[in-house]
Amino acid sequence: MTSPIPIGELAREFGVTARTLRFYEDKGLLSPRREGSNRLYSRRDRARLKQIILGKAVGFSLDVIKEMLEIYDLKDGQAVHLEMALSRFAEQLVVLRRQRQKIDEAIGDMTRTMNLVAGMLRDRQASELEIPREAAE
Amino acid sequence: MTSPIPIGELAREFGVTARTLRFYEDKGLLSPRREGSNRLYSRRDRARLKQIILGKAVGFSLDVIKEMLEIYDLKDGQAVHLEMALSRFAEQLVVLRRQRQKIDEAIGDMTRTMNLVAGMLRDRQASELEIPREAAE
DNA sequence: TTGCTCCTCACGTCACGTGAGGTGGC
DNA sequence: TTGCTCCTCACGTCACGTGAGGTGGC
Repeated sequence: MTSPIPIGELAREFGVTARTLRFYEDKGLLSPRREGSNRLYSRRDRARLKQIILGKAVGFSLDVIKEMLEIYDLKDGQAVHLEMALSRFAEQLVVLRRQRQKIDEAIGDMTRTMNLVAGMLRDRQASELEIPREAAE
Repeated sequence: MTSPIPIGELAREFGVTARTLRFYEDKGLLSPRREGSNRLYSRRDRARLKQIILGKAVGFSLDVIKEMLEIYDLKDGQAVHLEMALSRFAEQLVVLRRQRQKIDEAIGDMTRTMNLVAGMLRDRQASELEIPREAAE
């Protein structure tokens, strides 16, 4: 129906830039039809893009996303492929948890530092109140 | 005392590569002494490196880390500087929380996908048990 | 001579951003 | 003619990685 859409539209729909879509094409992740020089993206292209974006969201590189898409394309009936994907996901899950851990540490560091600085500010204000200095430096 | 140390030692101590230290120097974040052509890092350099690494850990770019170090160097007595830093930290804290949120979503996506794939595998095995097919494709 | 650490270019990588200059159809 | 969307180079960015080729002192 409304299927083949131009690059700008697809970009808007997914919140990416046209450059990004062309870049993915360059990397072999997408291969839209051409109408003259203009690109037209089918439903299949959109499905792939969705996968790509999800893959990126969970921290895969474009290279491994490409591999996974290719496995998907092999009419992935084979259980071997599913198991491969599953173990890869498991690995990535570990990575994600580690990242989460680091972010938590960073948040901890940050709040500690902020308390420290806030304390310095308070001290300063206190001493300004106690010992009003001359204006000149 | 054991103060000025060569690049390899400092790198090992902080878990970075020598290239990284040279890169930071290039960017104006570090400026070790030279002994001939060799670099020697003082206690001050180490203190700075510690700040740099903490800054990176909480998600600042090298450019803003540099700014912050420079402010630090201005014998940062001024409350204005502290307040600037504080508001910058507050902003970054928001960024960190958002990142944390995204990671959590990613973990959610990942586990959902894994359950899905695991389910597919189970179905496959079940149907293999029920309807033993001929060996030939 | 071999082995280790250090050095300086300088190109490569990853995932795009950002112009520059040009085209096509309302 | 103006405005919009599309196109193709091609260099820039960020934070380094990775050789290539050479030096200095045990």
